[in-house]
Amino acid sequence: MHHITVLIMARTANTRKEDTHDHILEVAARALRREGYAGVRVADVMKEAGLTHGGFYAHFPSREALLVEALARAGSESAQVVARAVDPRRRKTASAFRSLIEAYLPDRHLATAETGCPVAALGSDMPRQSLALRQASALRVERLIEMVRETLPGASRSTATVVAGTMVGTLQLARALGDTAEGHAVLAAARESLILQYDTQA
Amino acid sequence: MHHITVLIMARTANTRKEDTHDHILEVAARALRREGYAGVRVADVMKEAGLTHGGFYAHFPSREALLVEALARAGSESAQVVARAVDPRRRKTASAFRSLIEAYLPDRHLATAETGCPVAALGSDMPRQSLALRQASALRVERLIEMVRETLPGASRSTATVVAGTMVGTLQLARALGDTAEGHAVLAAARESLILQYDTQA
DNA sequence: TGTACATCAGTGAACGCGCGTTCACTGATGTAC
DNA sequence: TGTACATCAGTGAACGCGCGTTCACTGATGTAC
Repeated sequence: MHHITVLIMARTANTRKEDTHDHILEVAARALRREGYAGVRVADVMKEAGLTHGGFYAHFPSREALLVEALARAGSESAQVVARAVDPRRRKTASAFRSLIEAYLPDRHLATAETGCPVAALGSDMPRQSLALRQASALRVERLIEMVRETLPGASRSTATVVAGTMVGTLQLARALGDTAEGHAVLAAARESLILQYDTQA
Repeated sequence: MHHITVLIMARTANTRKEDTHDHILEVAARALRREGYAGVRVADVMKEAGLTHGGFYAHFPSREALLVEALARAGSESAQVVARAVDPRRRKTASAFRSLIEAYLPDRHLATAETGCPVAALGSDMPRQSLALRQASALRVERLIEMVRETLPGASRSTATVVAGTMVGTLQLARALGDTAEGHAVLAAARESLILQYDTQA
């Protein structure tokens, strides 16, 4: 009993700093997708987290380390959102694949990448980053491909790869065209084409 | 006769500076695809062009103006390379679409984006740039879609858009996985899948 | 054709600003007795 | 329970470096006569 109490105390004692760390990471994971690798500034992230920049180095050894953690966080956040949409209890009659496509390519993600997939938000810049970031990036790409494959029963890895590429590429083209009729048309075309071609239930 | 000579003289007189301008642009168009928007440094570009950085502002009003021109240059260069591959005199028995895909997604472009398509090299960063750069970016996307459409007789704009998105996205995924078996597998899968699905001659 | 001058393209030092990083300090929270 | 001390999380000023931009200048090319 006494033992258990001590453990709980220890966890509670750590929590304050861990909460702050987590909050900084959360802010950075959004900033990373919104502003890109080059757009993430230590002082800005800390300010957005309600702190002053000096305290940053009590939480992360360097800006680079923040980026690595933020990318992982962004990836798992996005994966979680999509996983929820794909969950059978949530999607009801819609197929898993259709739910995936609609969760990944919603019109809402045209104007902002902040809460979407980091591979789509950062893809073209991934090869230019440090080794640690490239490794973390490759992991995000792998996970995206796996996630697509899980919604395509019997599909080869090749197929899942091409579908993932289409999702990432069309989202980028749409965003490059802006929040206009043209951009929305690209998104709609991508959703329709993917579902028509790959959704076994369609 | 005298008149003609004067005109030629005038053209020749301009040529030296114009040549330098053009050379800087050429270097910048490659640097832009290799290093990304944020990676293009005025001093580096000038050095690579064999000049000192101070002279830059005799050729361009600002770094931003260079980027706008360099993006246009990169786009037309890449379009020209692809157009050549698609030319009936060159491709012989291969279909236009197959030639396009093979020119756009060669294994050689996995390790370097320097001479490839700027949309693939910069796509995810396009929405984060200045208005002038976003406009220039949107133009590159439009041109890419048009170019794809020209090789797909009877295809809708929607179809061309999705194919362009797949080309851009798969190239980025491959590059993010690096110059490895995995990266090459992604490229090969994309080529095969696109040709199988869209090449009427296949 | 040759000489004096004007223009032009490029040089390189210097400036200013933004940003990552460091560090001495402060106020708040937790601990010992 | 209350008091004295230690630790911990965060503050904010300062440093140094990289990079875009400016500017007085130089050497080369072209022009006038």
